[in-house]
Amino acid sequence: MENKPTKNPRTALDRDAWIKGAIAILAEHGAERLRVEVLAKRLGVTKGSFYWHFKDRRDLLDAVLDFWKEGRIRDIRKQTQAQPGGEAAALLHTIEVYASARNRKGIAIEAAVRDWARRDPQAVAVVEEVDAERLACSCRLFLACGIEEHEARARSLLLYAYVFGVSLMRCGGFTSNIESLKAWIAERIAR
Amino acid sequence: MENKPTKNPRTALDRDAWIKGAIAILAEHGAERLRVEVLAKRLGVTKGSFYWHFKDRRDLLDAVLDFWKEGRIRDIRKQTQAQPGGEAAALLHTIEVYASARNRKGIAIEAAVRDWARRDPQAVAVVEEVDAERLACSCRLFLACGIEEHEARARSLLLYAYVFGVSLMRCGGFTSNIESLKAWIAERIAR
DNA sequence: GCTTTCCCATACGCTACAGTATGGAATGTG
DNA sequence: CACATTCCATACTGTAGCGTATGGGAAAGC
Repeated sequence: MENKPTKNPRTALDRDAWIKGAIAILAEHGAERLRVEVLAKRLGVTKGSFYWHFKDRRDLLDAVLDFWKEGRIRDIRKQTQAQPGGEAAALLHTIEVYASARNRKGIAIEAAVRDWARRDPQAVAVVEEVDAERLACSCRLFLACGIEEHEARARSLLLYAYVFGVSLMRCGGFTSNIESLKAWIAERIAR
Repeated sequence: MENKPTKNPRTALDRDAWIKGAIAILAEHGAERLRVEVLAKRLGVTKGSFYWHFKDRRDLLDAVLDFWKEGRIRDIRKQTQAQPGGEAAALLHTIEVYASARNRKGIAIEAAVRDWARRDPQAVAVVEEVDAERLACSCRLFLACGIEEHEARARSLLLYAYVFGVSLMRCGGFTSNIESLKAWIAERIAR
């Protein structure tokens, strides 16, 4: 009966370990199927442990949302920082990073949180904060490129909407080389 | 105890009524929380009825997917049909229709199915078929406008990805008049 | 009128989970 | 060493939901 899914048989779990495990399940199965007993089993403990670290399931969900929000805001600020004169390149870089098929887990989490936000007010608030920050960051780059306010806002919205749209699509059979299409699109959005 | 959620106290339900009720729940709560007992209660019957019309829950889910697929393919063909010379207008019309905030339920269903497809192979297949048809329809319009093959494909992808992206976003606080931004974007994509 | 078929209700067993209550082992602290 | 604190296991209650078994009423066919 010495069944231990985790590597270290006896390391005290902290709140962070639970949150990270929760995000893994979130990415795989969505918020709806993020259950404390399942998570506990994956971490190699029972839910007796869970209810020591968290008040209830909702407490975990809120912690997950907060963790995700902080990470996303940190990331978009890092990705969009540019030297003076390098703003156009930074824009293409941002599109590249966010629209690429790599970082599959990040996209899965993003999609799960966004679907989650269709029913949960807390998730809505978090998604709105992240969206606002991302739009502001990319808008700042467009403005630095000399594009006037209204167009900069429109391009930001287009950039952001496009990036999330492709991440949700199943366009496998559409074309042989999708990368050249994405390159064309990135140019269309950024220039 | 004469509690009847439905209007007609005794009309025999057929498979279609169950499917439409299921889609309503799908739009509100997602595929994960589409449960036969809940659906039965909403239709004013018990699950004894359900298991007469359907083999099991999976049978209903497959029927829902098929129903949705047929409707979406019919819709995109209708929206993208154009008189010779009217293809550019048809493109703007398509963007208008699919990116608008109206038809909230349609967007909710779309989002639910797309999230569903992240875990269910059957849903993946259906989404891929619908995506392929939509891309083909809009691509046809771009080609009719005299745009060459590669660019037409790229614009189709951009159009489609953008339209779904905005439907997922929470950009309430981003700008005062989002409609003028969307108009600019539509021009950018179509022309 | 009797039987068959259609459509649904009732009742049951079973699994998955949320949350609580309580005990217990390990570790630090006086 | 005595004791408190930390972290987790076990056991329990209660609910939601799937699928099945079975019966029953209404309408249609004969």
